[in-house]
Amino acid sequence: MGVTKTNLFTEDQNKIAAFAKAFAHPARVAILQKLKEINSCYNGDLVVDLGLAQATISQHLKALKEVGVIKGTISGTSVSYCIDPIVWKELNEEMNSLFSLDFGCGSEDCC
Amino acid sequence: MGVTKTNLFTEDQNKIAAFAKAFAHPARVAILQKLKEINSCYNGDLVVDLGLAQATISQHLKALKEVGVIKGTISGTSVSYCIDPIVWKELNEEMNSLFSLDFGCGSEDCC
DNA sequence: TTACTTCATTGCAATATTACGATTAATAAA
DNA sequence: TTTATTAATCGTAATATTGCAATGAAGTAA
Repeated sequence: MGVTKTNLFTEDQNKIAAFAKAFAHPARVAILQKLKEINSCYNGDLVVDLGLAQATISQHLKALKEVGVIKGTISGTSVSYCIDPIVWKELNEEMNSLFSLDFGCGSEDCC
Repeated sequence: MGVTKTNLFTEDQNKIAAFAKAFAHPARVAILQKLKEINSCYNGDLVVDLGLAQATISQHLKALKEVGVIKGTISGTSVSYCIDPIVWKELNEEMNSLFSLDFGCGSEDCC
């Protein structure tokens, strides 16, 4: 059916999945890296930088905004984008909690 | 066109995106959490645990295997799954590198 | 006002993903 | 051998995603 059965999973699991989706496309990874790299608001030309059509990039930015990882403010003719520090931190913690625990399979009787 | 233009991006960006896809569905998050939780090989019944059809779960497991995060060995009637420690570590580092750097936007003249 | 610029939105087409029933393959148990 | 049992695969349907041209909206500059 192509539709995720969200109700089967915990809120946490759905949240992690939603966050992960933000990184699940190289263009969005590239955008986020750019925003981090410049270490502040971005005013450059993502269309030139990424090589995708303007409409496509706008769509990716929208997706990132919907997850909340980035925010943008209109300033005159152009829009400035930057990472939302609060959400970024939450994302970071969410990911850390996934990776934090040790796990086995170091034992030889395993897989 | 529904097809990602992989060639426009760096190998690293594509890799991160591929890894992120492993987490981009709550069922796969649930599976990975389960594998970590039990801290070794899994022989339980994911169908009962997750509430999805057997075919669907098999599909998710295949996806995870293709990324390399998990591995499975056939032992008699059933298959044991566990996280691949090597790939898991790589994944962890990849994610850390994304989140590691500080970024601005703390300044008030920003967004 | 009339361009011009820039980003968002709309409307498509192509492809990918999610889900499941049915089938198949492989082993274990009788 | 026959009969479970278990997981992978196939086929199909529904929905989501990706990408872009065209258009729209809102400002700037002339």
